[in-house]
Amino acid sequence: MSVSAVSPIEAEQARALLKALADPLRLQVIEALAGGERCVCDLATQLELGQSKLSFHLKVLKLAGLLADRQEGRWMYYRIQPDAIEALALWLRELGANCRKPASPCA
Amino acid sequence: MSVSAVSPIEAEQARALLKALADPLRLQVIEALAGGERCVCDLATQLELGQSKLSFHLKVLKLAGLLADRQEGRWMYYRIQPDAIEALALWLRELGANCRKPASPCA
DNA sequence: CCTACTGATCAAATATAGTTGATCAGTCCT
DNA sequence: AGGACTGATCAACTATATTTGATCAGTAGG
Repeated sequence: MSVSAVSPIEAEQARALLKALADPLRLQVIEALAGGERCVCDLATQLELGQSKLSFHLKVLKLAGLLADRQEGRWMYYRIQPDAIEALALWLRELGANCRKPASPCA
Repeated sequence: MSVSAVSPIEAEQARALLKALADPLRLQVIEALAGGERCVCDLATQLELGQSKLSFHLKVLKLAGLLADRQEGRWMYYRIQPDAIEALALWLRELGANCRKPASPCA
């Protein structure tokens, strides 16, 4: 079985993902979801967050493409989109790959 | 030869790196430095940035541990610290690794 | 149909981050 | 020493993001 191919992303897309992840609450949400899908009320309880606050941050993460959701009756379940995170990790690796070239002296 | 071992980081450290990278100007700086070390005046010219603005963002990146600097006469050279980026990429990969577990129904 | 419940949305208030122009410290050259 | 140059720092201003509390829409059950 081959390694799953994640499509490469642009700097702008990478920045959007970075920005979405760079908030403490959102990172907590992501960490909570790293163990698997969860419903909103479950997240709210675990993270001790107000409802509208959580909803706001879930929206930001979803818009960035980091989360997917699914409705079941009255409940909303959120899960990580692993491809987005994979793609970002890949993009970062490439950044670090070629940076060891010394500067040409400035003047 | 073995793959170089980068020491693992905590969520809080990851968040600091994400936050530092999540700004458009700073990401431009990082991209410019991804090709190798550069002096500040060089960066300012290429990115068409005011001096104090660039200096501010370089400081943020340096404080986060993403850049190292070196003085040579009047000039200041900055370079990426590839380990920081590696460590972040690694941390992200782990986030995405275990997230496919379905939710236990909420109620 | 009415009520309880989950979660999204909105506007106002607050908090945080970035920009700007000025000033300062260090280096180099004459 | 004096002047020109690079880049850091500071305070005031501006812009952006987050929080809060209220309201709204959809679903389920009596």
